[in-house]
Amino acid sequence: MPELPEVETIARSLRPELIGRTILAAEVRWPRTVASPSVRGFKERVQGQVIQQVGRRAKFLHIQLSSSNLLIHLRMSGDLQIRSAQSRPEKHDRLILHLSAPSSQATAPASPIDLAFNDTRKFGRVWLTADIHEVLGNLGPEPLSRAFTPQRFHDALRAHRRQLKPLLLDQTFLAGLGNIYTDEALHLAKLHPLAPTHDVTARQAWRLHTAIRLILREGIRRNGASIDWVYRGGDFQNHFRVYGRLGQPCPVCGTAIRRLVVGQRGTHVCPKCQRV
DNA sequence: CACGTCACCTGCGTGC
DNA sequence: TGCACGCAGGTGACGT
Repeated sequence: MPELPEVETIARSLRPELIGRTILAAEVRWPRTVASPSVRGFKERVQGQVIQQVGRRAKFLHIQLSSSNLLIHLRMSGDLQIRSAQSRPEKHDRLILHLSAPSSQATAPASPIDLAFNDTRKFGRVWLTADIHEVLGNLGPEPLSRAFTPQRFHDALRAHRRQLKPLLLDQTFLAGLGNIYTDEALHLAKLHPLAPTHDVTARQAWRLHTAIRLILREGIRRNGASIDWVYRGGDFQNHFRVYGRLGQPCPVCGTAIRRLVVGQRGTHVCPKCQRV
């Protein structure tokens, strides 16, 4: 499920539930889920730490602990779920953190809970690190931050000779866009996913900059998109302009949406609104 | 540096 | 019903 708006939605919903709780134990049910350190080191070092803050950087969930950081990437099918303590693990639970009742000043219910990392396809990963830079260091700018300006965006686009969509998906270029929100933003900006980045004009860059931020904010406002069997309660999927709408009318001009493949990813465009 | 291909995984929808 | 196939919100390691 997870692009920036979905991860942001999850971070916001987990924050009041998790802050102030102590990690009593980690139950690793699929060892490769733990990217670093070793499973053994992870279990030892995570135990006893108190959750201080829950945030997001790009598509990473950032759980700040008393003396380290837990970074979680949900990849394609990951999800984080609050369970009642010691409930039976579900089929695709890859990691379960057993948490204490929160400290007295916290607002969440005063009973222990489990935090389950459920991930059908097993692509998701977690890291435990004192220095988040080790994991997040190569990420590009956060698209909703003040540092991401139209001018810098235009300069950065022109510094590459690539197709537009693959560059937007490159997390070292811009951090947080995925397949859905990229297609949506390109359509809103009336730009073709295969357009060469080197030729993007200042005006087009400004349009795309605005479109990216608008689409991401709308995604967050709608609590993300919920597709297929992974449901999180968001409803942005009901407002897609092009994504997954092959053959259906473009919301702007009515032309049938087409599907092409760009960089191995299914890509949706309006052939009339978006020209190369 | 840019781009293509494959790998990592499971499950769902489609068509025969 | 069974089975093959294509598809899926992500990323990283290769090779050319």
